[in-house]
Amino acid sequence: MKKLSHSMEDYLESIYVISLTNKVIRVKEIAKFLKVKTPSVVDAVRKLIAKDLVEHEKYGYLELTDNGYKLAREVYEKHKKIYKFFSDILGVSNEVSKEDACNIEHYISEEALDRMIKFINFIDTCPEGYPRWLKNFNYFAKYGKHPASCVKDGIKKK
Amino acid sequence: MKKLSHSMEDYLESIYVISLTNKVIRVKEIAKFLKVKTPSVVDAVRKLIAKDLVEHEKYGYLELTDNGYKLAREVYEKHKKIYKFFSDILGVSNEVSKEDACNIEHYISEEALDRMIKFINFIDTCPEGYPRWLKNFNYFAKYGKHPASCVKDGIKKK
DNA sequence: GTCTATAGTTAGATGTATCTAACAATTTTA
DNA sequence: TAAAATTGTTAGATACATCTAACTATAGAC
Repeated sequence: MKKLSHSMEDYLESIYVISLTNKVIRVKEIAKFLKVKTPSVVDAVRKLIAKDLVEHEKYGYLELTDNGYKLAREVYEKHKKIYKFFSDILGVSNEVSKEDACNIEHYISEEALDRMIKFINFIDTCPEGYPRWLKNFNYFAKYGKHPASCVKDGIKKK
Repeated sequence: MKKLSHSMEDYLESIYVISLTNKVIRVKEIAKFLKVKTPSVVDAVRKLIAKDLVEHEKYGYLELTDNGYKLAREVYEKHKKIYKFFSDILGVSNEVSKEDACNIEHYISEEALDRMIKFINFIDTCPEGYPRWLKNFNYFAKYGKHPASCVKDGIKKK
């Protein structure tokens, strides 16, 4: 199947995300979520239906097809990983991490995403717990210099 | 002044980048650089001229105005930082880092970019040189597990 | 100096994403 | 159950970015 446009990815993803908290999904909800007007949603939904990713009873509720669900989840997983990387590793605020993830999810390569995921896993499975170097980075980001302990510990090998 | 579209940012940036290696800049060069046809470039240049970012002698060479130069450099600096982060920190291949930087430069927030820059500086000014943990990450990314030394060194404090 | 190749331009079409305004269906409510 | 409120739909407009095809200007070769 032909690849979805970034905009269509957004619509599809939003349906999935809304379904996590709402029993039913309406055009209005999508419009609100994406901050667009309802005719834009209607257009988009028509295209998603044509690709067999969404079902829609006229004037009624929307549902993802199996394909749609699968694709939407993929996009959303990407979103969550980027969010986590920005927020937990880089220390970007939650609000901005979310915005950036929303945008970047459509553009980032598989390779870079894979490295971000590995980075997250690297941290999460670190034998020493929350790694000291990451604490040091936060210190560095805040004060513009390495903490005193960093030098000592880092060089200690010799 | 109204913000440039992503596309216009690309055109502007490409003029700057081309100027780094070419004495003069022609429509044809921009088209080649951005992989578009010349009429697209002509359209774009017209818009950049309207914003006083570019000058163009009919059928002749292009030049950035002072404003255009300043803006183009900003975009390109962003590009370089993202490239460096992806390449040097995440270990993404040069080719893909470049592509991703090209796309992401238009979307990333100031905040996230700032944290990436700080991260790069954190590494570059690390008192122990290339940090051990980053070596460890590369090991982890390659073999899917932390190196044996990581545990020992990490926990050593107790 | 004319011819020819190259480069730049214009005009017009296509595709995508959005909007407003008008209209239609459905649901709520009195 | 009829009126009112809400929601969804359609039609038509705008903006942006791109393209092809046809045309024009400039520069270099002869």
